[in-house]
Amino acid sequence: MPELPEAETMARDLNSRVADQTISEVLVSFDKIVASDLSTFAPTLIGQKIERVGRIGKWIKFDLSSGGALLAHLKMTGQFVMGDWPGDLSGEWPAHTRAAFLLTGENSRQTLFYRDIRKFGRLRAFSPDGLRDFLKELGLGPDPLKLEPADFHSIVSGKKARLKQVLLDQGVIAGLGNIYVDESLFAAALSPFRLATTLSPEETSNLLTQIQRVLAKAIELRGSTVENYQGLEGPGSFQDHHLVYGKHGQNCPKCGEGLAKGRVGGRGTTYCPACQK
DNA sequence: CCGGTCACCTGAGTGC
DNA sequence: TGCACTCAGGTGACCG
Repeated sequence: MPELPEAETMARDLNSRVADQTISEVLVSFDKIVASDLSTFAPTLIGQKIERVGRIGKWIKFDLSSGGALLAHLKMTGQFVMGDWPGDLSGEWPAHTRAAFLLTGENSRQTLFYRDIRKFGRLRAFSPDGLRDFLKELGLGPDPLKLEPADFHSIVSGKKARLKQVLLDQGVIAGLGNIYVDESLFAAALSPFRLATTLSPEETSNLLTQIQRVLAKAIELRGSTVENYQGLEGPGSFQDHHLVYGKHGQNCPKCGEGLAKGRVGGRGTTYCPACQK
């Protein structure tokens, strides 16, 4: 899944379902899914109340009463689902579950499952100090929804790389992935192959406007469900509004010419050679 | 510093 | 039906 709109949707869904719940038990059924120290993973979490759930870039962050946090990156196929506690590692687990968290409230008892078909996703548990250090080391760029045009221009035009590559770099801007970059570049009529240094302030300003418009609409529609992504409360529907992503071979919705498929930085890239300059 | 390629995994789709 | 092959929303390591 997950780019910014899908992570935002998942974080909002989680916040309404698990905030104020206490983590009472933790089971891990695929050790590599835990990217922080495995031996301290459960001890760091058990007994903690989840204060709230939010998002940083594509990361989902569960703030804990200790001041630390549980961070989750869903990569390609990670997903949270709610259900009943399986009891132990031999219990009834949803397909592809890699970890489970028993959550208890005053009168409730539910389980948060982390599922991940391809096992690329990662979970990390942090103390307050560990969290601060990790986020610093991660070095994520600013959130595109909070950027001002002048800052966006200086960030982007200072990079000597192709425009799409720059937008995908989480250290430059945090949250955009392949779908939303292709959609935003099409909306802004800019070629993914353009060198970022060649963009004028007018072009970067328009690009930022389009990025923010595309992301806002995608969040409103609970993200794009391609393959298996869905939030806690069901799939998104922004895929019905994709204009270029996954549509190579079809005609450009603006000019009618054929959409082309190329590669930028190893990523499949769909664009209109006629409209995007 | 930069770009390109591969590795990490599983599953779905395609073509023979 | 079966099999081989390609591709997929993301990063991170490695190489030239």
